[in-house]
Amino acid sequence: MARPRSFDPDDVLEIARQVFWQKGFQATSLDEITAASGIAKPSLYAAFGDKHALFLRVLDRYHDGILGWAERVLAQPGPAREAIRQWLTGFIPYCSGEKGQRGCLSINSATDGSLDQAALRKSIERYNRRLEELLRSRLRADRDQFRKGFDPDVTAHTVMVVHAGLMALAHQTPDSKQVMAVIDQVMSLLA
Amino acid sequence: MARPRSFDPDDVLEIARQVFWQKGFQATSLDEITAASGIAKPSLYAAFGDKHALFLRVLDRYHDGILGWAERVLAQPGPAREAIRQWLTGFIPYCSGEKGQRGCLSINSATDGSLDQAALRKSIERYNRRLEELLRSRLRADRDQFRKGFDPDVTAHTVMVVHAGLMALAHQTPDSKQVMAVIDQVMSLLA
DNA sequence: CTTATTCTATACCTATAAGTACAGAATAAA
DNA sequence: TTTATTCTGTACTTATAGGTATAGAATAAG
Repeated sequence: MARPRSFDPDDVLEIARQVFWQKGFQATSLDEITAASGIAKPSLYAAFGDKHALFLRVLDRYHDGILGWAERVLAQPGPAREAIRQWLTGFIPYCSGEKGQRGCLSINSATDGSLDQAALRKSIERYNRRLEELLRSRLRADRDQFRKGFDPDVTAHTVMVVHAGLMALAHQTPDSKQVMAVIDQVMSLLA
Repeated sequence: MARPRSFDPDDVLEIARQVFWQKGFQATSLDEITAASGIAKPSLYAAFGDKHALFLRVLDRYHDGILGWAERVLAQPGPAREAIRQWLTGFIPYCSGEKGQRGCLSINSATDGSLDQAALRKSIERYNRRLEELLRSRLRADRDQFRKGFDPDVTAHTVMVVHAGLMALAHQTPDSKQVMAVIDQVMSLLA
């Protein structure tokens, strides 16, 4: 019974993600998002709220995407080590070569001291917790594939640390072969 | 033959480091630095140049501090593994517990998309290169302590990745015991 | 003591960016 | 077609923050 919205909010979130991912939260102005999306500020505010709320939506959406993909990859049959190796290698395009500059939106945000906002911290914590939970349950389920004394909980966290490290060092765009060698070496812990 | 400077530049850099470290480059205003240091803006500009130049000085100073400490720790006699373990555990106060929120100034800066400035990237790259070089040369020197086929170059990079990961995840303030467990597990690669 | 010179502090300028008022456009119901 | 309602776009307000002009303070040389 009134004028309908002229844009798909998800399209705008996708565009906003690209801009935020490239420049970071602080350095991204709403004018850049309006320019990239073609949507004027009042429409953005009506649809998403202020800049923090928009970023939170973008980040949640990003998290959901990675979690969904991780669920699929880690549910694969076969050795747990190969599933986890595949999960880690899936990030190579984002932590080496041309796209490497960007790294991980979540980790970039986590290390941004200016984003000390309760809602954002919570989103990032929840994401990390769920990701680690996926790794841990897979390692626990396949416990008998590993040596005696293998600790799936510590190993899950170690894999999280390695993942975070690769993404944090992504901004130097290391060689993908070097990344692969590190992953191979770490995977030797899963034995 | 004129009025001398009323402050020690190094003191100001130390204070600026604290503020930048806590809030990040973008979110730190020069007014906050003047408030924390008691030095007015014109004096800061005369001594250090603009905000980017000041931050670069702060970051270089931070890098030098860590590199100097790393040189000392990694020059220790005894097993290379123990020297490297000690180096990693030295970061625990900054990646767990109360101070964990801060993480590493260099990594926080590296993941900040808004700091895509040539000079800053160069400083960070040089720092990472020198740090990895310290690890690599120690591992190479003690090569005969390790199994056949041990690769000191890949291992040095793996240690760098783990270090970066611990610091990137610092903002969730994990338990120091969990950090210790990860370090122990990774150290098992140095055998 | 005078003076040249450099530093310091107040106050200001300017640009940018977050957020909004308001008028006009578009649509569904009557 | 009319009308109520919601969306869109221009233009504005306001605050903040980087950077600086300028006047006055402090010091070493003469």
